Parts: sequence; C-alpha cells; structure tokens
Amino acid sequence: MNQPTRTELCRVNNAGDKMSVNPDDPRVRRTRQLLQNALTDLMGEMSFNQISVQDITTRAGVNRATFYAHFEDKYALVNYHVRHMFLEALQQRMPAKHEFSQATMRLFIVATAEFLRSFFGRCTPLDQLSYPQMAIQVQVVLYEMFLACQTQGHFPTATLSKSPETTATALSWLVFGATFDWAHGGLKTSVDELADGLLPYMTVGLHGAGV
Amino acid sequence: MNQPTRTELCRVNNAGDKMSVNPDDPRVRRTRQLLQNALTDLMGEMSFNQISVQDITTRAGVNRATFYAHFEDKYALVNYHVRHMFLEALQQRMPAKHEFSQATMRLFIVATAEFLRSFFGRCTPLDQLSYPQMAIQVQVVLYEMFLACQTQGHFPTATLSKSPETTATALSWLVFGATFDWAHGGLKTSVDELADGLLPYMTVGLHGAGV
DNA sequence: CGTCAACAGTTGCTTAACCGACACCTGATG
DNA sequence: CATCAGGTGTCGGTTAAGCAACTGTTGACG
Repeated sequence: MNQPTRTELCRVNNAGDKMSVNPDDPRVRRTRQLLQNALTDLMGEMSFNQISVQDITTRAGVNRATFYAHFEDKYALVNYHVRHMFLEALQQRMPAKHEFSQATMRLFIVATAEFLRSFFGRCTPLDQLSYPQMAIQVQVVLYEMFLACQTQGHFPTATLSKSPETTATALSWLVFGATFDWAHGGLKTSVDELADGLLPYMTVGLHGAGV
Repeated sequence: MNQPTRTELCRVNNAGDKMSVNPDDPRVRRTRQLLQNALTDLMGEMSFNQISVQDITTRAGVNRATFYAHFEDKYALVNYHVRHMFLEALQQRMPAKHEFSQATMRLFIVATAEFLRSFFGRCTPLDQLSYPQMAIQVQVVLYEMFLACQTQGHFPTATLSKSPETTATALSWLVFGATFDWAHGGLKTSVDELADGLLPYMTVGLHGAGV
C-alpha cells in the first residue's frame, strides 16, 4: 500500500487509529507525540507519499511494530495529526465559554484560515491526492465543535431551523470549504474580508425564524 | 535525604546509576533524556537542593518509580547529566583522531572552559555544596579521555614519565582545577590566555625526557 | 507533645514498547 | 524469466514503564 489506492479514498472520515491502547497512559501520549513530531519533520523534507512508515518510526525512535499498535497506516497517522493540531489551535483561540455569537463565528473562520495557511505552508509541495485528504480532517473537527456548542447549551436552540446535526454539517462545511478555497486559491483577500463575506450566511438562524 | 548529608560527600566519584537496565534500549535512552531535560529546565528555575525527585519526574512525564530504576537519587542523576553533557561537548570539538599534540591540549582546555561557563551559566545561583559536586564530574570525564588517548595508541608512549594512569590523573586535574578556578574567579582572563598559561605544564613530557 | 504534610525509597502487578522473525507484495535489474 | 532489495503488516516472547500502595523520615505548626 505504498501507492495511494482505492482504499485510501474510503478512509477520509474513518479515524483508523486503534483504541486498544489507553490514551491516558503517559507512554501512549509520548509515543504518539514522537510519531507526530517525526511526521512534521519529514513532511518538511519530502512529499507525503514518499514517506514510509519505516522513515517515520526511525525518525521518531519508535519501533515499527509499535506504530501499528497505534495506527492502521501512515494515512491514519496524518489524519490524527491534522485533527490534533487543529483542535489545539482552536482551543487556544477560543474563550472557555463559547456562546453562539457572531464574534465566535468570526473566531472559527479566522482560526481555520490561519491553521490551513500555517500547517500546509510548512510542508513541501503536496501531491494532489494527499492534500484534500489531510485538509478534510479540519471539517471533521469543525463539525464536532459546532455540535458540541449546541448540545452543551451554549446555543440558542430556539432559533435552530433544523436538527443540531444539520446545523453542524452546514456550518462546518461552509467554513471549511470556503477557507480551503481561499487558502488554495492563493489567499487573494485578507482573512477579515473572508470572514466578512461568510458571516451573513452563518448567522441567518441567529436573529429570528428559520431559513 | 532532602538535605545534603554525609553520604553525599562519598558519592563524588561514584556513578550511582543503575546498570540493571539495558542502556541501548530506546526506551531507556528516552527516559534518561526526559529526566535530563527536566533537570536542566528546573535548574534554570530554582536551586538544585530545592528540587525534589517528585519535581523532576513530574516535569519529565516519567513515573517516580521509574526514576529509581535508573538512578539512586537526584545526585546520581545530576552527576550522570554533567558527565553526559560534557562528553558530548568534547566529542563535538575533538577531531576523530586525537593525537597527543599541543593543539589537542589546547582544545581540551578551551572545551572545558567553555563548558563550565555555559553549563553553570544557565543555572540559578548554585548553593556552595552542590556546585563542586557537579563540576567535579568534569574531571572524571577528562581522566577517562586522557586515559583513552594513551591506551588507544595515539600517544607517544616513549615520552611518558610514569604510568598512563598517573599521566591521566595529573593532566585531568590540572585542566579541570585551573579551569574551575578560572570560571569561579569571574573569568578574569580570556580563554586563550588561560590555555597559554597551562600548556607548558601539560607538554613537559612531549619534547624529551621525563619530568 | 501529637499530628499533619510532603518527600524518599520500595514492591507487586499491569500494560505498553521493543525486538526478531515471518510471509507477503512490488518494482527494478541482470 | 529469476531474483533481489525494500517496504508492509503481523506475531510471540522479553523487558521497561506505569501505577497504586506501603513504610519511614523530617520539618512545621498548634
């Protein structure tokens, strides 16, 4: 499975990381951190599809068999990595209590845009196949965040047009997709202008009845 | 053993690190590295005798019991650490083949001086007791190096006045002691001047008969 | 004086990481 | 065509790390 195959395409939304090990164990956290660091290192030096599991584990100082105790393959690792990094970036910018305001929406947009720019800016030019596969993990995280916002009660449920899942889907894809295009299209506008353009579509449910 | 006791004084030349574990195991190298990093961190923040084993292991993300699998106590760790750092600093400056020339001697002096200055410069002001105990590890390493130089044949044995051990003892103490005083006395001269002053005493055996 | 908190070491058991070896696949090379 | 090198994924046995709990010491405080 050195070349991207059909199976790769099926793994876009599939985590692929093993849950047989206890993620709270310090050894587990350490090992995953080492693998992630090795991956970022290598992605600064060569294209993702040139990188072998061998390379990653050697660089990390981790046994190859240990890798497979944590991840199904290198795609599972990179997906995990992107989700992890992005979640961290989000939580760093977000206030502890994020109510569902226009300001919060703007934060989501800005954080996403900054992340896509900085994360993929550090990589060697990415092959066409792996880029979307990685970036799309950002949408997964956004979906979870929007969903959590609502179910944790920080959301004015009275103004919801549909189910929380529908709202999360719509908003996450809107933010991710538009930001992805923006980053991919050469960052032609400022981040603020990007946000200004998107905000009206995100806050339709906020000031009254449904769509 | 929170306060330095009598036993501490007996441990100056005693390694104190356990050899029951295999030093080539990646996990062992990793754990020791983590403990060393934690120690340097903490020594930049507080005095050495304020630091508890607890502090070190917490900072390192290593279990306290694991600490004791590697080192007898925090003194054993700091000794190991100093030896390790200094050896690394030496090997970085030394040419692969170090014959016993005047130039090599100068390198030893300069490397030692630089190390003492940089290593202890990063620490919070050290208490009077722990400073010599740590620094003296430098002499231990120097002794081993001088000894290795001779037994590995890079030394003109014909010019030796005494046994290799005697030579190693004399030279290591000469270099360490003088450099220690230099570093401790406020670095009043340049490193080169320091070396110029010491070199004649170190090369008496090099140009002819014994002492 | 008692006691209370914090640290030092130690122990038995559990869990994760290491290691070597294996079968398998793939692409390059003679 | 054969085969050889290098990567993948898996397995069983060994070793180190984690964890919780324990005793013992020391210093502070009422």
